[in-house]
Amino acid sequence: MSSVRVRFAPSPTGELHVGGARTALFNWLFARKHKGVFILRFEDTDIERNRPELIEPIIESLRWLGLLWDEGPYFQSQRFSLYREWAERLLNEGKAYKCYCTPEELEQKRQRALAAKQKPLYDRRCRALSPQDEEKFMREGRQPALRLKIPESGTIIVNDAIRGQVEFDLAELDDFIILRSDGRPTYNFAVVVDDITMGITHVIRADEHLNNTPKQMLIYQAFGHPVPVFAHVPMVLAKDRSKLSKRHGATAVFEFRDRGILPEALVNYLARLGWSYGDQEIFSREELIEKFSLEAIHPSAAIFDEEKLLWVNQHHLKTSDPKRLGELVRPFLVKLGILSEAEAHAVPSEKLVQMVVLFRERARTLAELAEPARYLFTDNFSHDPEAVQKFLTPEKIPLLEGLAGALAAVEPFTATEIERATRAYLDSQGKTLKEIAQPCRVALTGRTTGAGLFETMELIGRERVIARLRRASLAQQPQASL
RNA sequence: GUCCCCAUCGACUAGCGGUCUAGGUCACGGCCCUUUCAAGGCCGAAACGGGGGUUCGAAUCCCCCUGGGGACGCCA
Repeated sequence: MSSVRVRFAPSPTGELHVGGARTALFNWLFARKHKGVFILRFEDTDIERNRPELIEPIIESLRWLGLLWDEGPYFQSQRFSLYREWAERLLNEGKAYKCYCTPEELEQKRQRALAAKQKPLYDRRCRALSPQDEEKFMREGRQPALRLKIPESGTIIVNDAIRGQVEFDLAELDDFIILRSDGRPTYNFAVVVDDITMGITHVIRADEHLNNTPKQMLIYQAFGHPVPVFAHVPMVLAKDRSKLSKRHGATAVFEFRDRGILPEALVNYLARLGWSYGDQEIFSREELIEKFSLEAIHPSAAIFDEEKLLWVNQHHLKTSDPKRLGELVRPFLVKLGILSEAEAHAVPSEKLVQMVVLFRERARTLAELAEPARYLFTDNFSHDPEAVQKFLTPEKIPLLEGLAGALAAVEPFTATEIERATRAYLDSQGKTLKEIAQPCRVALTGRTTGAGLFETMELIGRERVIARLRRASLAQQPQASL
């Protein structure tokens, strides 16, 4: 069995978005599954649109997702001489020819064809240029581009692992340019030269390239090289079924990272988007590798659903190591303006672990998980006026103050002991927990929702609990804050 | 305009000719649990785009239509 070699080949014209990330993921999974090689290659032949500053973020996104490559990154911009060499080979063998038409002339014809509702195809006028014509063009100082000489009729069949056989009529294609007049290769040519020289066995890429495939196959044919296996994965669409773009909100991998999505959750969700394994929804990285197959990729485009991502994220939040989550939450303490850099750094990791364990079931993101820190680790939080209005009623205040007294003596100040003392105090007052739980919660946290009351108290700590209970009445006043 | 791809609940999907009164998951609604919110459990509403064939039998195979998407550059 020849070993599998696949590649992810982004062009640095934008951030890595979820669609690209999924393509990378499928390549990576396929490589891991077959103990093959995953190659990273930047397709940066377009000097004008290229943004070198985007290369690092793309790399960083892949690293964050855990999609590590085995080879590369390669840069097409550093391989221009190679493409030129390969193109000249084709020229010498008569499989390519020089075209002296100027971009302006071609663009004009193209527009005319489009206006006449015709398919714009090159008219092959330079295919049989006389030596005199050629000399004339050269005297004019025109630099020729190189075009591939393709058969004028017949069909070409793409054998796709996901879509089966797709037939293209060669009459739909033209002698396309492989080398620009300035000596740079065009996309289709560079891709094929790279895929051949890098020994790529499986080309797993987005659906939008299916139409390029016959062209690329013609280049393979010109070089007398067997074609790899093609697998065109469906697109990821936005809610309105259009191509995912900035106006649809979060699309970049980084945006999800910054909102507190776990990389394994994004990977899990992206894998399930267009791919499935029976009824299973939650997968670890290892399970994905084990169970992934190209054949199980659903052929139709899929809509990116943030709600489900959040659900998957919550699932991973619930099962991930609390220690790790604690450290992942730490930066959010600063980002959410809860603590200063120094304060966040000073929070003992045990405290963070306790918070994580206590709140992970009700958090869908790391950001949500960090939120309770506001009242757990600082006094800098506000009371929800509605909650105060509803629960911190005058008749509850003495009860809370009494409870504060009862808690002063609790030793150690743990959830179990706090509960014992609280219940004892309530018994003595002939009250039930239900009567005081919410008022107590509002006094302590400023809100009506949260984790178990006694665990929360333990985490807040004796001093603060007592102080907040004693000052519960102050929260009554408008704008009051403890 | 031409070419290509796609088509099951609102969303992701299972289904690969009979086991489908179409299953699971998210979201939605209800109930239970409960100190709140979650989580969890139970229940519910919700789909084979339309029309022709093929077949004893079609969500599954074929054709047409419709709808959606993509491509048609000296962009990638």
